[in-house]
Amino acid sequence: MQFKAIRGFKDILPSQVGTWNRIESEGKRIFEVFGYQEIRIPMLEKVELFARGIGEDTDIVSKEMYTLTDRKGNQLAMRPEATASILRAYIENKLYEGHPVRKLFTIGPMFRYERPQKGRRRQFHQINVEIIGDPGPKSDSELIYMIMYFFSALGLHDLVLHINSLGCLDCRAPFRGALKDYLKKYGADLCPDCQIRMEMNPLRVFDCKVERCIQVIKNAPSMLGFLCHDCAQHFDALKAHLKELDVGFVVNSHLMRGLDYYTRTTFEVQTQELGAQNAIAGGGRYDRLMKEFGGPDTPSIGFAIGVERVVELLEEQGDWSEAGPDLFLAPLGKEAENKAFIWLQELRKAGLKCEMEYRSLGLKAQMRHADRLKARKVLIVGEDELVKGKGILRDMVTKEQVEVPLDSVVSELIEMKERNWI
RNA sequence: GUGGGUGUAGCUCAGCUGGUAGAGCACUGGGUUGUGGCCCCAGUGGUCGCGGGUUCAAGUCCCGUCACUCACCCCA
Repeated sequence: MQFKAIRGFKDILPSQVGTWNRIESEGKRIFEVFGYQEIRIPMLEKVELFARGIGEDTDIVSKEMYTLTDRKGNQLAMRPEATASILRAYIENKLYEGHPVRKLFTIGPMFRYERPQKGRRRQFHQINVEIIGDPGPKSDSELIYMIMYFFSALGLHDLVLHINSLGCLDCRAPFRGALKDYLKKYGADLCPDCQIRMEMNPLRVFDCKVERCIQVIKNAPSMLGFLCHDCAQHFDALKAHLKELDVGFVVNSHLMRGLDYYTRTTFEVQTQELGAQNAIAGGGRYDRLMKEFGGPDTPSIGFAIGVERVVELLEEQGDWSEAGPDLFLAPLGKEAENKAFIWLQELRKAGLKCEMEYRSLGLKAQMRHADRLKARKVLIVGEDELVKGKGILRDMVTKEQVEVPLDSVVSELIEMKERNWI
């Protein structure tokens, strides 16, 4: 019986962890500079929280949540996203007290029961960033500016920022009606999925991939034409700010969001290099959600970055190798092996990154290992050296070899490290 | 949930119309009695995803099943 990870759950292997750490630490650094504080939220919440937040009718809630019943009979769910929990924590802990505006971020795994494919796992990781308490549009611009800066700091290129406005309740309802009327005229031309969408959630027809539907939707009414005065002003100001900040973007009136809670500004950062899952980050404004959750009426905006997708992009767009050990110990013979083993641990304790092969190998094999590990120096200690009381320290790049007295070898090497000779 | 592709060594893959399981990389040893990368030689390593069927004979053909993968759906 061989155990395997369950479908859609992946190990993050040592060769990838460097990339993960770089993304996380760079993110934390930048977010803190911009005034965001980290918050850590639970992996499990009551099902009801997500049902209310994301929307009962969304696929995420209706068929993609990992749910369970605890011993008291509570219906719980592994979080499929982070925003609902962050708002819950914000309200529960009264984070609004004394802070009219809160800027928060969190990093962690999310869970959705979907069929896995490129860029899509059942357990995946998001970096979530939220500005709670400011109506924008400066906050909208700041958030977008920061995310684009973050991606460029990571060295990503060829990204396209799409922005759109979904309006508020006042302007979306008339738009919905107009869109529905328009779609009805072409009802028979639409794909079967869209015929259903037309009734349930007509906005979804916008991101259908069937050619017939794309043609129909080309001349459909645009949300942007239905924005009320305030929403239009908000969107115009956002575009103006982005231009002033020199952030490139395309207005994409077809950009919709899957979660029900979005209002006004929405955006997505897309790439062409990841197949069908082309969004590496997406987000938008959710001005009504806080009130929906029973908190103070607080406008907010946030986004989520798909970490796996960023990792994949970084791996495709360039690789770099990690630094090797400072020192490789190459003993020959039992006595030298035992001494080297002690030195190895003492040197490590002193902060030298060093390695040794515990199998008794020939010098040639040990040198090969040192080379593969990209060790800077190798300490060779065989029977001759034990007799002389002096080991050989070889520089793997210059091939220079010097003698090191063995009775004080550890302190000698530490000193060399301090003088940056190793 | 639906559809396509793929499962052979640690990794990447070859294996034609059925006939004794292969290569490169990696690993170990040797060529150099104790000095890495390049080269040469040798060696270790496989229930050919799993189960059944056809056949004298199945990695190869048939059926089933599982897994991976890509796409739809959905979404970061």
